[in-house]
Amino acid sequence: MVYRKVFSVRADAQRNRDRIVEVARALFRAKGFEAVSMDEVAKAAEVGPGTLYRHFPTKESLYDAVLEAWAEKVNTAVDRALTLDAPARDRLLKWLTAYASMLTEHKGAAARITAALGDPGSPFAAKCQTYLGANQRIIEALDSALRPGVDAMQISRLVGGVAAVVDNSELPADAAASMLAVVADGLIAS
Amino acid sequence: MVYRKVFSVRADAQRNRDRIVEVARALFRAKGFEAVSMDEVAKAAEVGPGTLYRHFPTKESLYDAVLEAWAEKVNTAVDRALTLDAPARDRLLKWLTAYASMLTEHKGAAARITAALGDPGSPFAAKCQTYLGANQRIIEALDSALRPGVDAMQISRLVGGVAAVVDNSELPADAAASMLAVVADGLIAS
DNA sequence: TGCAAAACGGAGAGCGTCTCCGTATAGTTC
DNA sequence: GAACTATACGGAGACGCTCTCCGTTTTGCA
Repeated sequence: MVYRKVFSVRADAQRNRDRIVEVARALFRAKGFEAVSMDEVAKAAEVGPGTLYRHFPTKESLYDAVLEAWAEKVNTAVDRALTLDAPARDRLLKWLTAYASMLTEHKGAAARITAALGDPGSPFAAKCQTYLGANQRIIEALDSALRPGVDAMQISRLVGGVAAVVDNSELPADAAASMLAVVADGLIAS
Repeated sequence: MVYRKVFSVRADAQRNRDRIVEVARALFRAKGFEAVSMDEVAKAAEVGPGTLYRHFPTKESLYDAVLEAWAEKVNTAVDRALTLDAPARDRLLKWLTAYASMLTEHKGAAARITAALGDPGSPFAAKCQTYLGANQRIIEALDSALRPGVDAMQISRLVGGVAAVVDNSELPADAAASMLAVVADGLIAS
């Protein structure tokens, strides 16, 4: 008769969506955001461009989906750094290192996420909140050991900047480490 | 009979080149690198796309020409910072501030130049050498006051990272200043 | 099995960088 | 000034990109 029920999600749609994200993750990780075209993702996932764009209206939104689960790692990284039995400076540095390494895990992510930090309209807004919250926890935990006046946004931007440089220039881990050491020492009250 | 002499530069070519650079500088400064198209520059300079591309084979090379004179300011900025009669930390901070402000003078320049720091094949290679040399002068002048092991590349990248974030997020001067203060303190020996 | 909601996919719009090549012009030689 | 050629001009268009429109196919409840 009349069509009453509204479908939840059609099986083929779910399958395609999953395959797209999976394929896109591999491509983005290997070649970076800009070097991967949407046509390329569509072909690799064996769907038409129209299908790809129905699931993800913009390339940015696809990237966001690729980075989805990955933001969850942040809070566990904070925990690990805070439970460390060491001076404040070392706990801070451990967190900064973990944070930077998560940002550089995907080529192009560091600059994008850091640029989105103050923009609530960005597709990455939710991830930014997670990051800011994590840095806030660090500030509250280390508290008096830190330079007065630092806030979560400042730390996020400083580390984001370092991560973006490391990412762009494809620097080795020790170059990143020495820059983060400078930042960590600068953040500790003198 | 036979044509012997080789022309130096034809007058119309020189005129067009100058007008292109002038127009492009205004456009890049106002809208940033990515937001300006080559067609737009060609139209504003009243030349055809072919002419534009003969003078500047890539968009990057046009950007390089726009930034030409500007790199000369660097050395005078170093001088000014070094002749300051103040503690090492203040002289360093003054230089970092000047450096960052030069990098953010043109939208999009900070990330580009910083990314080119280690790449001799980049169109910006000459400018990078100037920058690295300037930071080297700072290191030699402040010497023992600095954290052991810092080099010019490291400082260039740290400030470049901060400048890129400031540029991307269009942050006010005081946000930049507080980040640079962290970097400066981290660079001073504790 | 019938049927409508939902998803599919390809052609193509619109914009970007950059190229090719026929035409126009500057500047030298007589 | 006229002839002549190295040089510069500029527009049409190749190619690749993101993203859209819409006719066709598939899915799954009745």
